[in-house]
Amino acid sequence: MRSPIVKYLDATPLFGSLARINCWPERRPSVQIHLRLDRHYWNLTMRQSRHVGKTLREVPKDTQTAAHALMLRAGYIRQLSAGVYTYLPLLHRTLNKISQIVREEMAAAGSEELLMPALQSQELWVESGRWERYTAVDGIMFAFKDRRGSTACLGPTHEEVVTDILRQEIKSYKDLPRNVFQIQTKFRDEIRPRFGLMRAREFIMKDAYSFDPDEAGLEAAYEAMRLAYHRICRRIGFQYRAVEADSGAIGGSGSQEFMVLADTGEDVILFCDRCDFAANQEQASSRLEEFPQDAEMRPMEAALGEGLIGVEPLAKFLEIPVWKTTKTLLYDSGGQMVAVMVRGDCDVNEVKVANHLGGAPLRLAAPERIREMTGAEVGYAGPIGLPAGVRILADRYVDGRVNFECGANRTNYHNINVNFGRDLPRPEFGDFKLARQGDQCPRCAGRLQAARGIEVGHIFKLGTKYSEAMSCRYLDAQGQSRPVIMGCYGIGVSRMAAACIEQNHDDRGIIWPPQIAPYHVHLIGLNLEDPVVREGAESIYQRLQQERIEVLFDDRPLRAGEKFSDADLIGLPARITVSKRTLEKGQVEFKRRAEGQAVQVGLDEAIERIRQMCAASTDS
RNA sequence: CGGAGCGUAGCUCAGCCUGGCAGAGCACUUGGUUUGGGACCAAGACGUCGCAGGUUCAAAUCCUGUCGCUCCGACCA
Repeated sequence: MRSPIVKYLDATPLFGSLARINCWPERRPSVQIHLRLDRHYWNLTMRQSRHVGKTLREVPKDTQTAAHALMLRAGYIRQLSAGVYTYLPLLHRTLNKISQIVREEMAAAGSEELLMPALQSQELWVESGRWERYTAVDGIMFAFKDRRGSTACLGPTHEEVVTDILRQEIKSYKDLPRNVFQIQTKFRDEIRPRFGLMRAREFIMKDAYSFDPDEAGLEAAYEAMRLAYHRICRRIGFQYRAVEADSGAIGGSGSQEFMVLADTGEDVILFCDRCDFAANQEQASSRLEEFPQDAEMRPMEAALGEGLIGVEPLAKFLEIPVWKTTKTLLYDSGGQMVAVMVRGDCDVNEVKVANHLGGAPLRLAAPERIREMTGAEVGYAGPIGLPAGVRILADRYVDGRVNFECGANRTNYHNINVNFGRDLPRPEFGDFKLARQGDQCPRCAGRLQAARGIEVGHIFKLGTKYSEAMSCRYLDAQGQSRPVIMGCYGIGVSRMAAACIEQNHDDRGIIWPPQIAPYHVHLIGLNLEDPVVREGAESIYQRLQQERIEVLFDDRPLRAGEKFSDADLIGLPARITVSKRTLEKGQVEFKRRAEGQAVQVGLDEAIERIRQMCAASTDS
């Protein structure tokens, strides 16, 4: 039985899809006038014969991650320039679904959606004090002159704009709290765009901002967002961890990152094997073994250790344990030279050093500069005898050692039996070492484990950084003027799509979780040039539409192998195959992408299974 | 920013060293045979060799510049 056809003038310049079907298989369609029933379910269904985003058989070069390669091959993205991509129809649907989940959870957490300009002016960024850092220093913001000669930029984030909007809105404590969010394209001139959507120069982000009268309000807003982020990650089905994080250039106090676990992740996270401690490596602290120390200080002397670079050979040569050696690294912190000492078996956590120094960008000193300051080749720097004006920091594990080693600021020489207080003044101590896998948890007796993660969400307590700088203030009940307390909360929407693929794929393609799959079902029609099969497949297609199931119908005149391979690549969660063979038995073939085996069932049964699959995924 | 590599058909690439008609596979078009896991036969279409300049009788090839894309990089004190 042909699907119901009513007279309808389709004014589109394209052939109506049924028109094309009707002239099948003559292959020279003439324009005919028909109802396109799928028009009523426009956003539910698509015929693959009309779909933009062909699959590629060959793997494009220059792809480093599975998600990047699969997105290109399966027709989800096309690159326009470095770190700039078109989101083709399939990905666009997935992005909409992720956005919808985010919208629902943000609304449930009391945030109100708006949309701010991506095109911003220099003025606000100068006012907040971030212009220099974002343009000249880090150069992460696209900035340019408009035709009137004033400087404009494309927003990498929206603290300035939102603070400007809300300061016009908020006058009294009665105007608080407020919480707004937007889902928008952001621009960052990344030093190195890579991994497709993972680190792009143009990407979709959800950013939310909270405005509260006091710390308690901020706590509540932050907690609401934290819970919303957990719900979002759970609904998408991520394997993830929320970790303590550094708040970086945005500024502020507390912050957490939501990290999707993946070997290709750019961040290292550390978590305790006993308690719930978890942190970004940049932020993590840890405890180290401490060792019994010598009872007496021995005289300091300079030991000749020719060409000994690296603490392992040095320790072996000097016949001392590695923990007695000391690395002294020289940095330039916005013009101030800084020496940082860590125990020989440790590395410097540059983020912590930079934060300790007030946030100025930290760079390792150039070799010429090191020679100039130490009077020695690179590799022999030490804290004794550095020029006045060099600020000396030391990790706390450098302290407490008796008779330690350090560089002598003299090529090939190392000072041994060095002791603070006697041979040099005690420097500024702090937590400056990089925590590592195997270190002891800072909170309990457990050990730290490491994993790589993709940062898909980040929540910050900003405090008054922007409200002070930009004068976003209110009058409290006593008539006192106070700065609004702010928080900001970001989610990388397009990055989430990439992270999901990174976590859900096999060697044949993507395996979407139903809740963010572009369509629920891939309907594969085989041998459609047979009019009986064509009719059967069409009526199943119509039926799925009537059941409000999102379906991509592969109605192309291709061989079975190509269709199945494409279906595996595109990765819709369920596949229904219709062919002469199945129709003769009055059945269809149903297969889940995540599972191997296909089963022959009636159409009603297949529909029921799809419903169950979708329901199961939204319950979680 | 520093270092390196690559730009040739829609895609993946060969040709460049040693200058001499622009190539292959896949994809595409047509016809035929096939038809449930990326088939086969035959015929065809497809190019400003990134761009600009230079050398040369002659440049994809050599030289200079330029634009684009990609990779690597501070693990050493």
